[in-house]
Amino acid sequence: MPGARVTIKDLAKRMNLSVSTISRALHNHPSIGAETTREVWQLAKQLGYFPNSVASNLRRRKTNMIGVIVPRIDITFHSYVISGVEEIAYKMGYNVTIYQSRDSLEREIAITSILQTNMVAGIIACLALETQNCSHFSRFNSLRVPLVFYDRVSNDLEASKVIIDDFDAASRVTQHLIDTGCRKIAHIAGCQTTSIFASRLEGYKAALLRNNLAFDPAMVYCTSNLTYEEGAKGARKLLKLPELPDGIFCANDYTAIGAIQAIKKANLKIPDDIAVAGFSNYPVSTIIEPALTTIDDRAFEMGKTAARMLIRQIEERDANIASETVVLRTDLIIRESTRREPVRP
Amino acid sequence: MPGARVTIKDLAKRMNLSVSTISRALHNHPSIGAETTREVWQLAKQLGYFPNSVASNLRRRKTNMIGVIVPRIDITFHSYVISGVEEIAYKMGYNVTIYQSRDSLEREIAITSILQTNMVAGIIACLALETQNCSHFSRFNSLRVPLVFYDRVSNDLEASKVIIDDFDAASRVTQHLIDTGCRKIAHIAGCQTTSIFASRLEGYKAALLRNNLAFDPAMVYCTSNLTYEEGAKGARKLLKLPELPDGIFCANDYTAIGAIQAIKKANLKIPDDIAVAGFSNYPVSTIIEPALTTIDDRAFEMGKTAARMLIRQIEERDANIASETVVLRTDLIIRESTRREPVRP
DNA sequence: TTGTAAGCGTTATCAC
DNA sequence: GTGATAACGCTTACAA
Repeated sequence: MPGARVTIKDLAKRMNLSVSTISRALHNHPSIGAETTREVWQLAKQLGYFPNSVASNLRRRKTNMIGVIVPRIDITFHSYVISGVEEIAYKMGYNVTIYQSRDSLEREIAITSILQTNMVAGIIACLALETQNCSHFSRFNSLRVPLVFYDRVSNDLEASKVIIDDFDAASRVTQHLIDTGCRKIAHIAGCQTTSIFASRLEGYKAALLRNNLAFDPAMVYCTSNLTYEEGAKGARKLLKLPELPDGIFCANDYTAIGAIQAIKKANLKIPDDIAVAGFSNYPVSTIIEPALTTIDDRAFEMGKTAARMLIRQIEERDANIASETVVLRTDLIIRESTRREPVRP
Repeated sequence: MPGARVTIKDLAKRMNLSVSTISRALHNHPSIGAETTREVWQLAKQLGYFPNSVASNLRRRKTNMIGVIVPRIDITFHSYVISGVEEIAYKMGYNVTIYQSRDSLEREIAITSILQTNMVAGIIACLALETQNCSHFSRFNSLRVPLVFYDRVSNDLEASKVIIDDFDAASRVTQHLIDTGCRKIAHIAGCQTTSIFASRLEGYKAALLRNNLAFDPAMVYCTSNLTYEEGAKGARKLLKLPELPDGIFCANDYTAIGAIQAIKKANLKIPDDIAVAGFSNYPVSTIIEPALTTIDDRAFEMGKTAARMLIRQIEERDANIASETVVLRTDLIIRESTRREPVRP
């Protein structure tokens, strides 16, 4: 950065003081006279002095930057998490710098290098879909840079986590479908190498079994790409089964909406012919008709929690806090897409 | 950042070479012997050396960081712009750090300080709604940090801009409504102190006048908050007018969707009773029923263009490029919400 | 209460 | 080809 930058040296010269006095005054160090401090601040303002945090970071060997790695920012869930992180971070005097892995392992690895190289104080991350192995994060353990995973977390690495109980949430949604009379419930599932999506499938299965309903693998459509298009594709495939499902639990809201559109196109009624439920409570879930029953996964809260945990670890690093895992409670949001007369067979 | 960080000093000691040799080798400087260079790289890898970019930035007095200020990342438009910026930036060896102003002037000012303090190489920004006066950006002129505004730009500051022709786009949408037979066209407008929204209103007006249709101020609902809720509220208000509109042009897709929902709730048919058009071509515009006619504002392209302009300015700083303005072409996307029989009176 | 001086990890300018 | 050394702007023992 070129241009005439004002430094503490300049202030020192102008005031016939040493740079250390200036530095201390600018930090309101108690040992510096109130008068001096005031004058230093005044001159600093007058000359347009701005601290150079690059220099300060180098000297202190730490930054106040929190690096956040999200798969994609254009997914509502993650943008809410980010807002939650920022809410806490700014309040605590940290800056937040956001990186998108775009669900690519290669980019995720590149980002970890960038973060290391930039000496971030701590990291909050949600793993890319492609990521199976987290060894590229392990460096932060030896560098003693605190790390908090959220949502899509790693089990092969000592690190803190903030998650929801996907198994429980999925099982509650499925139970809700059963309670409204569904007996042949299908599932549009996410990438099964990712634990949250595997748990959602398991939760669905568990609810079926608990209610003495058979689990039929043909009723599960798996995709690694939880988009509108894949939701529609999955629904079309399920509609071709010899016996139609009367309910579909989708692993997220995007696929649920795609499914709803496909089902409507097939001239079936929702929820009467087929009830549909999603997962995440995105704003679009109230735009689609019928409005979508879903799970609120507390994205904002997740971001706030992750930030609080991380900052505590940064600031009490010496205390050597053992990594901790927080599981957030979720809410079932019931809307028109499953609202039908409870039927008892 | 504590922990045992390996530095070039360590490498130098281990190899009985000077730090300057190591530094040069790591940059593949031609003056260093091929053999030495190879060995240095090998040892670096072996010891897990990572460059400390904070130190390097301080010494070189520049970073390769591009700061992006967006109002909110959870607005689709901005997340697409960011993706466009990243696409180009990473290719050119720059990192991107994202900040949200949340449309608050206060936060925007704070962010400019953070960016200055962190010595970013350049800045891409979309002004907060609250921002009328851009003096907090002027510091970057004297610091010679290049600045590119996109979408919501400032006219009271010498800086590059990448925008769309809002006037033209709005006038084309309105013309399209007229072509499908609308004669009483209303407008749900954005914050009129923001130039893009003022231009959209003007474009709408111009199209009316061009077609000898009267402009009726009662047909314009203004809001500074282009949300679903405000769109619905605006539509409800318009539906109370003595003479109903037969078309509504909304300043963005969110308000258009809110309007569609309100109109449907009032048991009016879209597009037959009232045609509705939006602006931005968000993914939701294909989810709503009927699907929304809108303007594609080329968000991704805008991000790419902004990044290209910025990087050119960073790298050819000495050339002292005059600030430039790029206007991107937009596309009218016609969908069901306006697809009705062309009527000629 | 203030000053001196060393050093953070790197790069750039000389010199050899 | 390689080395010595200063400097980037700031913080912090230690001295005074």
